[in-house]
Amino acid sequence: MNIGDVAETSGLPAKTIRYYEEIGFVRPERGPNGYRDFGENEVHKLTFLARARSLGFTIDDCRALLSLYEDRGRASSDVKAVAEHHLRRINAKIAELEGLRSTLARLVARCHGDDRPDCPILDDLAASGRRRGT
Amino acid sequence: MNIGDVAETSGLPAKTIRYYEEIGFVRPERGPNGYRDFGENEVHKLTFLARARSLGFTIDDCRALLSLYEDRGRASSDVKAVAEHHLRRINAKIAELEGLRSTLARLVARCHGDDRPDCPILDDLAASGRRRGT
DNA sequence: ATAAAGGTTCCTGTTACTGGAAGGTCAAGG
DNA sequence: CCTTGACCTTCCAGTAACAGGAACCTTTAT
Repeated sequence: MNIGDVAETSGLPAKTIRYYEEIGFVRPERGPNGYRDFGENEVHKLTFLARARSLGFTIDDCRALLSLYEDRGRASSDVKAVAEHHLRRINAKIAELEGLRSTLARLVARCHGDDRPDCPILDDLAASGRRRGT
Repeated sequence: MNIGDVAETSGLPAKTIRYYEEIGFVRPERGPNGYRDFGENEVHKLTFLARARSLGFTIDDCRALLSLYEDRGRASSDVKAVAEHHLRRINAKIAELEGLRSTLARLVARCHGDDRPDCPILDDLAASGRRRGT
C-alpha cells in the first residue's frame, strides 16, 4: 500500500506518516522504485496512533500505549495509568483555561467598546501592583 | 535598573526579558560594562506584558495591546476586539478539552485496571472503523 | 587574591508536525 | 514519443515562546 492510500485509510496526512516513520513508529518496506510499501500491520498501527492522538495523548503516551497494545501479557492497570495521567493533565488545563475565561469575560463585559480611549482591559493590564477586579 | 531587578519587579524571568528585547518589545540602554539598563518606562512595559501573557494572550496579541496602550487616541472597541477574540479561542479550547475529557473518563471508568490484559481503552484505540462508545 | 553572584552572547532543544523546494516515477492521452 | 499531472522521494526551514547550558566577563564582598 502506498503512502497516499495509507493516509486515506488511517486519516493521517502523508507528511505525518513519514514523520512517524522517522521517530520509529513504523518501518514500512520499500518497493524497487523507493516508494514506501505499508503492510496491513503498519496501517493498523497508524490507525491506532491517529485515534490516540485525536484523544490528545502525547507522542510519548502513544509510544507507551502502542507498546502495551503489542504486549499480550500487559496489565490493564498500566494502560489505565497512562490514561488517568492524561485525564489529569486535561483537567488541569481546563481549570486553568476556566480561570482565564472568567477574568477575561469580566474585563470584556466592563469595556464599553466604543470610540473612546478609556478601557478597563488596558487598565487591568497596566495595573502593576494594585489589587485587580473583584 | 539591571535585568535581575527588573525580573524581580516584573515577575518575568531574565531569560524572557532578553527574549522580549530580541523581538522588539523593549530597547534598554547599555551601561559602559555592557549591562542592560532599564528605565521606568521599560519596566512598566514588561510588567504589562507579564500580565497580558499570564492572561493567555499570544505574543502577537501583546504587540497589538501594547501598541493600543501607547496610543492615547485608541478606541476601546479595538482593545475589546482583541480580548474577545482571545476569549473565543479559550472557549473553543475548553470545549475541545471537555470533549476529550468525556471520552477519556468513560474509557477509564470502564477499564478495571488490574493484572489482566483485556482493556477497553486499548480496544477503543484499536477499533478502526467500528462505532465507538455509548 | 579569590570566590560568589551577577551580567553577557550564542547555540541547542522543546512539541508535533507543516510547507515548500528540487527532483524521480507512473499512468493516461494525443 | 512526448507531455501532462498525480504520485512519490529527500531535505531544509519554520512554528510558539521561551528554557537550559556553555564559555566568558564584571562587580562586590571577604
